[in-house]
Amino acid sequence: MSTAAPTTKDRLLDAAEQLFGDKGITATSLRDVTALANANLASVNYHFGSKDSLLAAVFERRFGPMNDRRLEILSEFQAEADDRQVPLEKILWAWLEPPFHMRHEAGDAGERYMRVVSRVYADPTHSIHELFLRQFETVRERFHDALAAALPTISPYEITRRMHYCIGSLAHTFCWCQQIPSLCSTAGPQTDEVLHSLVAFAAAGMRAPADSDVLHELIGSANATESSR
Amino acid sequence: MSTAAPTTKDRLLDAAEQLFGDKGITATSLRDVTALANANLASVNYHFGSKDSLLAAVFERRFGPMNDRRLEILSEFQAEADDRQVPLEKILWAWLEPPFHMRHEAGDAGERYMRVVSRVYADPTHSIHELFLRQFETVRERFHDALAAALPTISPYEITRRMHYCIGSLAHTFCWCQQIPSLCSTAGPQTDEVLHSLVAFAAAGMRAPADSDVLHELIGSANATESSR
DNA sequence: GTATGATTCATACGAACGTTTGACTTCCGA
DNA sequence: TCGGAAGTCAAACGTTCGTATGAATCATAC
Repeated sequence: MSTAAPTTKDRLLDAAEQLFGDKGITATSLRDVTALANANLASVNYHFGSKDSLLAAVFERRFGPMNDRRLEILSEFQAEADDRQVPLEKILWAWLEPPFHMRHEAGDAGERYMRVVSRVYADPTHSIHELFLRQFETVRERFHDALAAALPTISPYEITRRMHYCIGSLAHTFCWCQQIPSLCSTAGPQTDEVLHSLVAFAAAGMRAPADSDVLHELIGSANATESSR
Repeated sequence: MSTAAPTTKDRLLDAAEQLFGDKGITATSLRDVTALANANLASVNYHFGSKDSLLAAVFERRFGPMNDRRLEILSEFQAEADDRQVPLEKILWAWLEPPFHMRHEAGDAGERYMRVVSRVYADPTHSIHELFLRQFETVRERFHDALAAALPTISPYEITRRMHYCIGSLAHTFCWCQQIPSLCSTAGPQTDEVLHSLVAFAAAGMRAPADSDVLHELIGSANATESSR
């Protein structure tokens, strides 16, 4: 009745995910990984070929399913909206929920995984940087189109920008959720307080007037203040 | 009339800042740094003591002045507002402008520096992580208070959260500005398009209703959609 | 039982790293 | 002019890393 014992390959993936997420990628040696996985040092190169390939495997194990889920939820929302416009909040929900979902589904592993992704995101050194971008491209396009349709007054250029702001907020949340209590999530994904908060923040930010008069007026005074210093 | 030739110590700081920003911190060796600075390998340990101390020196050279500028601008806005409330946009401007200002002031160096900071931010491995938090604490408190005063309907807890969303957006912007054209800034800090965009986005996000009925309604349908899968 | 392919194991290799050393050079005040 | 502090230099040290090797072990099919 119990599940089958995990293979060495799986234990290596789990251990690598945990250590990459906790200690950082370059700071984690293959000896750390194999020690935690109760495996031999050479097993990494046997099963994966290299440390870079191990990182890529850790990355790919959850990235595809997570992005599939994003696209699925968005498709469902678009289907149920029929010809009407999908509300902005729903689009953002479809985008932001899957990372939180995985966090709860896979326990601490999901949270650590998101930290690995965020870290790869921040450091162009890692070889999977390009892999990352390639696999994300489909999701990026689908959501850019959906957001552009929901926000006709915002230029596609500005939407791209704001999507990056959202990505930054998301990545930062997972990078710091261990150390900052207010970013921790205790409940399940559907009732997740942080997810709600993030969707509300992102939706409002996305809807911000493209060319705020208030802002321009303020910048003028800021300029005056600046040059007087 | 010309400026004095930079000392070895300064050249090491410049080279380290450039390489840490371009290649990443752990991926940069002291041999890389000293080669770029036209200095001897041992000079790093002579002037700084260790690689970690070099990183800390790179970090501190600009972090203090940047935060001082933040506090100065905020103080000026508060002074000119007299008893009235400082507009939210101005508070966020005071917070977000100095990083952009430095980017233009110091040329490419400022941009690279911000990438170093963002990277340290994303990786708890680095020894200056705590130094970072300690030096940022004053700024964090001052701006949290200002934002809380400007947003009486948002709880302090939620304001802390949203400040982190803003930090994530900012850090992400600088991490990716080289690779994503829409995040590049070509003009000066006062007319910086990205800065304008970011302030507008952050202000709208900060003002988002704390407990959106729209959102709760949507989550309900999202839940139903979820469980039917 | 035994042969065969898959996996695990202890061990070693070479490279790259941060750091240290001690001699050498430069600079400047007495 | 000289003496000592400050700075620079080439060279090496010890460690750690990713990777490679070849023997040993295991599982499975005949």
